[in-house]
Amino acid sequence: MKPSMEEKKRLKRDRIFRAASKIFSEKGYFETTVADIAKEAGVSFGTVFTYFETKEMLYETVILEQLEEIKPHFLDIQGTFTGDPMEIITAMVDRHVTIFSEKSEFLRLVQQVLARLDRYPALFEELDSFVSDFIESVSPVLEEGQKMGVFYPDPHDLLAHSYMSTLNGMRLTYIDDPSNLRLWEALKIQAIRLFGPYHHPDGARKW
Amino acid sequence: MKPSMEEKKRLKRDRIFRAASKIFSEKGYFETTVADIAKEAGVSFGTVFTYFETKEMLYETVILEQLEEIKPHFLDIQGTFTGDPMEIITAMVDRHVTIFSEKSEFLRLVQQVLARLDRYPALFEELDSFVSDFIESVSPVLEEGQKMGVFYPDPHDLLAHSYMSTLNGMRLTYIDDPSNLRLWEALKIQAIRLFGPYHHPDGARKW
Amino acid sequence: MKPSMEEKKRLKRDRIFRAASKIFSEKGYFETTVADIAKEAGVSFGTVFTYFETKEMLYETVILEQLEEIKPHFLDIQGTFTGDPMEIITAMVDRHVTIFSEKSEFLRLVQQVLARLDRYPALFEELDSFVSDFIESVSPVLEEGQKMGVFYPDPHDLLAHSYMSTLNGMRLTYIDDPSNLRLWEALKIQAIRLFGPYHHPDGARKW
Amino acid sequence: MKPSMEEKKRLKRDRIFRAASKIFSEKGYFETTVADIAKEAGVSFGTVFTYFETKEMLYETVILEQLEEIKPHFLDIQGTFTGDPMEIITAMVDRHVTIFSEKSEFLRLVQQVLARLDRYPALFEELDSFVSDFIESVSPVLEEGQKMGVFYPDPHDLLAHSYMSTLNGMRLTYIDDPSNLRLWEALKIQAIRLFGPYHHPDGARKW
DNA sequence: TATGAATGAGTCTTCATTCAT
DNA sequence: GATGAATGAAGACTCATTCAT
Repeated sequence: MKPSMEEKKRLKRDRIFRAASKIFSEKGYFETTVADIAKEAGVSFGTVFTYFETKEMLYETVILEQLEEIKPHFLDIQGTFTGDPMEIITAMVDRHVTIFSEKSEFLRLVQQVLARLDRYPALFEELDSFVSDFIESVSPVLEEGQKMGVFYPDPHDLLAHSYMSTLNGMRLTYIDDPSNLRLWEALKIQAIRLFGPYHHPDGARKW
Repeated sequence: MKPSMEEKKRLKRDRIFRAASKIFSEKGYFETTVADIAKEAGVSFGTVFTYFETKEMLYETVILEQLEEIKPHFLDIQGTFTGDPMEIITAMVDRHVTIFSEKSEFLRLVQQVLARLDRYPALFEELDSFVSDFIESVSPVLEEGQKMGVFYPDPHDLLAHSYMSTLNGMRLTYIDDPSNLRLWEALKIQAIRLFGPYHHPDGARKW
Repeated sequence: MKPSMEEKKRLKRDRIFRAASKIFSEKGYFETTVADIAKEAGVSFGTVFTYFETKEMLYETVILEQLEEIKPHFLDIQGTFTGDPMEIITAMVDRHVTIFSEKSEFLRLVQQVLARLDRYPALFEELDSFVSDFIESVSPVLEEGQKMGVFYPDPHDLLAHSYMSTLNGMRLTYIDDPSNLRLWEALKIQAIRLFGPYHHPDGARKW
Repeated sequence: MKPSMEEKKRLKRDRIFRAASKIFSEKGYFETTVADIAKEAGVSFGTVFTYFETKEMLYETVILEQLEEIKPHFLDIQGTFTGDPMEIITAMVDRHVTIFSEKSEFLRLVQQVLARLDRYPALFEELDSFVSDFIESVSPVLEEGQKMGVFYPDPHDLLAHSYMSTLNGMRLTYIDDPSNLRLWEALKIQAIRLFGPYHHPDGARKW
């Protein structure tokens, strides 16, 4: 096969992948037909099966590959963010909320999966270990912040879990307008407050 | 119709209703068949259509009626809970988290709907106005707490929205075991912290 | 049973009968539900089965009983109409077309049956012998008219069959407005012309 | 798509089309199942939906396409038949009755539709304008014949309507045996008589 | 006798997947 | 590799009929 052939194949796979992500996130797994995806991708629906064995595998692939993309932002907290613990958490929350506000397509998919975890065991396992890895990654920061007295003295897994809950919940609370900056900014602060009391940088009040 | 007849009808409708709630919450709308529900309810599938016009109407009814049941706990905050603002919010969160931990079936259904809001316009509207009404109901308490300086000085709708986000998110974060008391207790505290800094009642530390 | 009881039963049967005739003629056999008929008759659909064993028997009864009603007008031509042959035929056609223009409900039912003769063997036999009996009844008149030279010299069954065809066809040709008198009058003359040349009573022309 | 492929598709569509025409005409719309048609056509029932969107569209298509086929025989009277007016009408009737005697399958379908015109609005409109167009096409011939005194001096639309009625009625009057030539010949003469007095070519009598 | 709840056979329709071209 | 025709499993829904009340 000529290199250009491989390149062409890669591009076509990508077209199908992106079409699937879009349509699945909009209509959910069951109301999406393979024909829908093929049409969006501009290929015949037979071609979809050339690149992905079944509809179900396509769905899982679409989610898992995008999860890989965002992993670095969650699994190397200390390598990615610097400063004192509150600065690290603030930067982390900022990054995460920004990612989620931009990746609403992916987040919708995650919601769908979370609503049917037993239905997708492979995805469940992946998401579960993702959360575990995140806890492990953020733990040292929490530890230090707790020692310094700027974070609540609760167990790390609880803090991390409720943070993940809140991130997830954000998308659910009817926020589909990524341009609603005021809301997203406010949600960032609310997320930070899960770790420790937080006052607005510009606030006159202190807590 | 004789009273005993009406009573029997009511009971059978209820059997179907509860079967539907169970199966829908477990398998989602599309993977649930009307036959599944009928079997769980112990009736012929034709009977399901005697009580509910279509599968879709059954789904909506199951959600809307249960939403009505929990509404009082959200829409009359001041009539239901007493004390100073922090005491009211604490009691409210306690009640809400308890309800949600017990109504995990219903919450799953809500997750499903939230993941496909455009698919269920009637449900969307209902949930949307539910949230608005809650904000209105909780607003006076927040106002007072903010004056007293125990709550964050953010706009009420933001505080309330992030609270609802967090409640929603809780169910998503893999908590299906209602007996996991430690986790639920911790989540309550996290929820309270969205409104203002909070320390454990038994904590030695003060914030 | 008190006479009033029998009377009441007869009335109720009649209500169902008339409702069935109306709805069947409008929607046809298959798109009519027993519930439709019951609703039109103002009874519960269970009651329909008290008076008629099955939906199919109700359909047949509705047609056969109305066929009996119009039979006298077809089966005793010489006893009913008087005059010379052309006068008899003219009066007969007038009577028949008038009946059909008024009994459009019944005629619709007959069309339905004629379109599916093999489906309703009992009705077929009844209609077939009705036509035979009509031919026999009209035959002496045709005989005499042919001798006098005012009717075409064709076999009686052909003349009679094409007359019946034309009567049937009339309803088919989009005539649902019984008040369209000009049309019905014209169709009468056309029907007479199947037996022999005919000029308008007021026509200046002679044929 | 290769030409052979298109050819194969056309043939298969045709097989389904003819099977549908046969079964629909025999059993009517409602008693015909798509499975019946598929079986008659020798394909899987899923294949029927590859070629026709719904059962209803298949029904309409079957009727409309066959209507198109017979249209030329009705809508270009003067271009198709030659001679004096009576010769034209005689040839036309001969052609029409022959078509109808051979197309009894199609005629049955038309009866079904005429018995439920409101049920099939698209078909109604088509049939209605077909009749109008026929009247327009035959009108000049009637005009000339009337001037010559060989046709009845009635309005063209009445003559044409009763002619159509009679053609329709023919099929209704229990004539399913296309080989019953004597009957069909007789009916042709009856049809001609709707336009003007007519004697058998071989008749000694004159009218 | 009247009612209407219960039943389940029967049908259209959708759509993932296969496979010949 | 790409296409799309063919397949048939699966499911929602209708409705005549039964029968307990």
